Amino acid sequence: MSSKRRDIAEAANRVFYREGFAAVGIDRLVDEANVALGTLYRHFGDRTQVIVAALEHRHGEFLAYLEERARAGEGADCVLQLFDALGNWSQGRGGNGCLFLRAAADHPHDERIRQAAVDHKRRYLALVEQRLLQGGWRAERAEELAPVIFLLLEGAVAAAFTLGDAAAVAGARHAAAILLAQPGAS
Amino acid sequence: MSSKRRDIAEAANRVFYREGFAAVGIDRLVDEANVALGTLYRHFGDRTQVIVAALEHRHGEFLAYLEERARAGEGADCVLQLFDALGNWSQGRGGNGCLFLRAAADHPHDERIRQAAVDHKRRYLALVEQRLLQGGWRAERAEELAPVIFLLLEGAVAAAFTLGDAAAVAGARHAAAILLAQPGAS
DNA sequence: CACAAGATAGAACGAACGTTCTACTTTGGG
DNA sequence: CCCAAAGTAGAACGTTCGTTCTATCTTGTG
Repeated sequence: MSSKRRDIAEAANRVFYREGFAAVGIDRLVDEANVALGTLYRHFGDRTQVIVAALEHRHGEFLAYLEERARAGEGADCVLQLFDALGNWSQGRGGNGCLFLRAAADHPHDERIRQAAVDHKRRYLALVEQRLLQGGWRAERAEELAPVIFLLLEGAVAAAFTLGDAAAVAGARHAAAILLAQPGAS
Repeated sequence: MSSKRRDIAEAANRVFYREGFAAVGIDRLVDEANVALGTLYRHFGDRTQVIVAALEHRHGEFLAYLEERARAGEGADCVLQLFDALGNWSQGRGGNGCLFLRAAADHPHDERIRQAAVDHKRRYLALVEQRLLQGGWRAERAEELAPVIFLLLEGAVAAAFTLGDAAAVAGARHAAAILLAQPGAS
């Protein structure tokens, strides 16, 4: 019955995202996960490992969401659906920015956390590139375009967070549509 | 002789940026600013006010840098020089992302910090819009374009931080050039 | 049933940290 | 020169927090 581990990771993901890493202590996680303190320390050696587990939980959640919602489509639609999916994801979730960015920013010296964040971003970028390939772009061109699309997705989340600008994702999507329509496309 | 206040704000900006808010305590700031603990508490009521002062210090520093480096130019150059300036700024500074974003992410409940971050971003966005006007864009069009350019700037910083991608700013600049060359420009 | 492994509640501890306080020294303007 | 304001060094306090430990209870399996 290792559902406890999942309970803790899920609660950590949820509470850390809502309230930030600094503001949430171990006992708070224990309460939120309906778990005993000893149980948490049985599954995770220390606080950092709980944070990493929260990030891994979110990683799975987020990429599964994107892959499910942005599946079909042809040409540029393959890519633009990522923006729609991101918009839906952010909506209803408070729009508190990117948890991976926040975790890395909060613990600049912690190698485990930084690694989890970098791994996530790499796979996120790989997903973008995959969609470009699926949309018919040449491999060489997809490799060029993916970082720029990625950058628009990241910028949209950041702008939505700091400025509370809910239209940021739409703006990013529009910009992406223009860039994808450039000559040298397919 | 209120240079002490400035010393503290400068040291806080520098150390917070390099090591993160959670990892830097009051005594560390006192050491780094070459100031006594009592002096810090004479100038700032509590830790939060030191953080706000660090953000205000950075705000002045950063916007002055951008305004100085991206002054001349015509048309799209007015705007693209912001990307060059941002690239130079990030370079040599460790590329640890946006301090305002990090501060807001770290203290989601602290109204003073969030306000300082929002104020900064608004004035940053206003600078972008001003450069578009200077570059010859119609007011209406500038208001449309500014958030997208802003989003590219923000995304570049975020991508450079999480992925360590030093080419992110160049990619963002290139994307901006394409967007600015779209019909309906001036 | 029995037993081992996991879960629980909560006490306990040690370290870190923000903040206050005290006593002493420096400094600059009237 | 004098004095008030600012700075210094460092002790001290109270709190918070991560982590460990103990004792008791559940639970699934042979």
